[in-house]
Amino acid sequence: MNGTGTPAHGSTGTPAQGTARAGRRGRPRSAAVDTAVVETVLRLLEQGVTIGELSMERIAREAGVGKAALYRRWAGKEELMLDVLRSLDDVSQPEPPGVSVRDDLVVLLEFLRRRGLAKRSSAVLRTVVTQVKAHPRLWNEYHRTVVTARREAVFAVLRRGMATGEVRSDLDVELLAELFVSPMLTRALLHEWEDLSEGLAERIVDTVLEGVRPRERAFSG
Amino acid sequence: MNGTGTPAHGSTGTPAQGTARAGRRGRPRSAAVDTAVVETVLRLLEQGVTIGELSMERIAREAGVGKAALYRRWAGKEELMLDVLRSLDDVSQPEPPGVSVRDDLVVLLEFLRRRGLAKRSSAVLRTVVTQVKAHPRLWNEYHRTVVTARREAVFAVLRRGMATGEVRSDLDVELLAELFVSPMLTRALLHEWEDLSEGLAERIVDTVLEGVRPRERAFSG
DNA sequence: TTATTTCGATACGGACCCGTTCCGTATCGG
DNA sequence: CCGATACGGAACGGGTCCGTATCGAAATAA
Repeated sequence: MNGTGTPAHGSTGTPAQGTARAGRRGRPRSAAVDTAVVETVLRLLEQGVTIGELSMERIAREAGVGKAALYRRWAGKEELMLDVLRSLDDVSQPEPPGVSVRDDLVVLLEFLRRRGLAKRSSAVLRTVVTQVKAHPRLWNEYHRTVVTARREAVFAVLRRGMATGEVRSDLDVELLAELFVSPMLTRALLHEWEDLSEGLAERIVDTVLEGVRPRERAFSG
Repeated sequence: MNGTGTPAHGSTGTPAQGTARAGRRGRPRSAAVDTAVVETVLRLLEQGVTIGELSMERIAREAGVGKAALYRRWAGKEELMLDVLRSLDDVSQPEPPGVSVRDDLVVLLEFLRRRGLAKRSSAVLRTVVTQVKAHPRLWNEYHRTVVTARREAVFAVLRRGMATGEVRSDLDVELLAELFVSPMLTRALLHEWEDLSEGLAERIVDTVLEGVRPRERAFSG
């Protein structure tokens, strides 16, 4: 039925390994096609194009690629978008140094801040995350792959802080994590016009740690 | 040029006042059409339909309404969506009682929590906000109309708290507001699987006020 | 060389959509 | 009653998209 014989859509699993696989007979797939397509989709999303406005036809056109080359690799738009999403996660979260909970949290939040500012990520993250959230299947995949790992890192830091007494241990870890993370997320994803200014991570962490109610001249040492 | 003479698209300005305007000559517009259309769009969005998948044709079909009736009221999908958005804002935010900053913040956050749980709002808010965020023009309008007012209410409470000494006055009001609001927003909009459990507003407000670092036996009176 | 697979390009039929226009009917003001 | 405007329904021409197929050329393995 399928003219290509064994389809072998590269989508699920390895993210676009289109280049020649061992013992393949004919002309190998061009890696340039894979990158051109992914880059094009990212560029379009950066420019504010909606996923709904993205068609396989348009992607092929703007990438300078034949439609056949697309369908040879991905079964449809959804499969393609999944690979595009995965291509955003190559930059890994920094390992928190582990000296103090305060500094570790700053490191993790600073990563989010810089990510929200990064040339490639800024618009893409805003747009892609927004767009992807609108498509349950894509969002589930993104969350399962990326978000969960980040949350776990924060949990670990907080649990360590509870053990060392740097953090109150009478609170729910998940809620605690959100107190630190969500202000940064909100600015990065929801309030695009607000600035992710220098030192924001420190201010958030310190304020949440210290509390908003005035302290009655408490010594911290 | 336009067959309808003076078009008078009701969209911008009054949100769907389609019923008869004074001194109109012919058959008045049916209010049933307006409500049927808006309700249908909300229902579809609740069911997870993307804005991109919403066509005027489909809206008319599912609402049991002629396309002409749509184009008689709205110039296009965007204008229609704006009116749908406006229809979500009829439920107004409660006025904070003004006894204590802590209780006022709880009231405001509790409103967000209940809104996130409400039968009609839950899926609609999640879906609509997500969808609308993906369309800059719609998002700007929504933000200008709704979000700003809510933020100002929080600002007012916090400024009052700074004056009465209930809140540290050495902090940026906007950042402060986000420390309280964004955890609730994150749960309501981003983490749909998490629960907006009873007492969440109180826990957020109290924890942010008190701080996450263990207090050294501080008296609060 | 030969068989195979890829490439970009182009075309196809079928589906859906857009915004407009026209029906026949219903409902209002004058 | 009559002119005007509304209604739902159906059709229009023009467009985009989908997924598949076919083309000649290029690139590889056997």
